[in-house]
Amino acid sequence: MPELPEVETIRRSLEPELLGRRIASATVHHGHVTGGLGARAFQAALGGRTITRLWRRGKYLVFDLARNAGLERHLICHLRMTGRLRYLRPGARWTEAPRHTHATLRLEGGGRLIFHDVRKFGRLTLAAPGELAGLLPAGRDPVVDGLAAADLERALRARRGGLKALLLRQDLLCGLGNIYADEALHRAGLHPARTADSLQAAELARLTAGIMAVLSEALAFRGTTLLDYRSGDGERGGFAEYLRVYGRAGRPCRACGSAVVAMRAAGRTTAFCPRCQPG
DNA sequence: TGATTCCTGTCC
DNA sequence: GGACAGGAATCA
Repeated sequence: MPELPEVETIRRSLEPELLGRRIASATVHHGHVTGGLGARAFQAALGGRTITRLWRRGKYLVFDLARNAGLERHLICHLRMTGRLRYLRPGARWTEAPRHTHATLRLEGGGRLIFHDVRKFGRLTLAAPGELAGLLPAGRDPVVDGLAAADLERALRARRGGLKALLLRQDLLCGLGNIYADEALHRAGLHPARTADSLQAAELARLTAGIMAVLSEALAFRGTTLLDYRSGDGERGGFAEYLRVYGRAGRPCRACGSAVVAMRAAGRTTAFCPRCQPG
């Protein structure tokens, strides 16, 4: 499941290949990924445009596309659970099943950008500059914007519900998903069901530090590959073996050795250590 | 605020 | 052969 570190790793792997390149043609093989926009409209909107910038907000990737002067558009990509973006250099083979390959951008001078998604939850969206803000998450991105304890305090202030549910809300903070929310709470020593208004200043500081630490470490290892995730050049992430609680229910906590426990929070499986993260 | 929906591969 | 995985939109 690509979360902030995975999407940022994809961005970094694609940027040197795509920046300044012009799209020769765009093909949509399965229309549901473009949210109803037909293959013809997609091709018309993208063909001949130059990729001028590739940036990220939360789990969203945004391609800035220019054609002539001032006629800018944006291609917004969300990979959801199993989506992949892969750049293939000229002549490189794509061996994945065609039924899961949903869109292809061919670049002038050769090379292809492929959108692949087994589960078909991922989306490619076209937007005009004025529409962008409404399509991207409103919350603070810890890596792009930075995150201080005061920022987290503002984001969580007066919010009801448990910390796990709050950390998953992209309108408060964007980029955390199930893996890194669990890992950040473990690093902070906070139970997933603790409420925001119960946090002492020191706990808020620990949570801030936990979020920043797990994101930067995961980024340094180019993300977490459990099953599906690959970067834009097809590489696996290396952070999975450093996860402390996520996916480790019943196994020993990496910090204290107690058995990791699974619970349900905000409709998601949530792993925590009952000793490191007391209720 | 919580349940439901979208999807398909994987695992028991 | 059925439960489960889950991000975010949608709805009760």
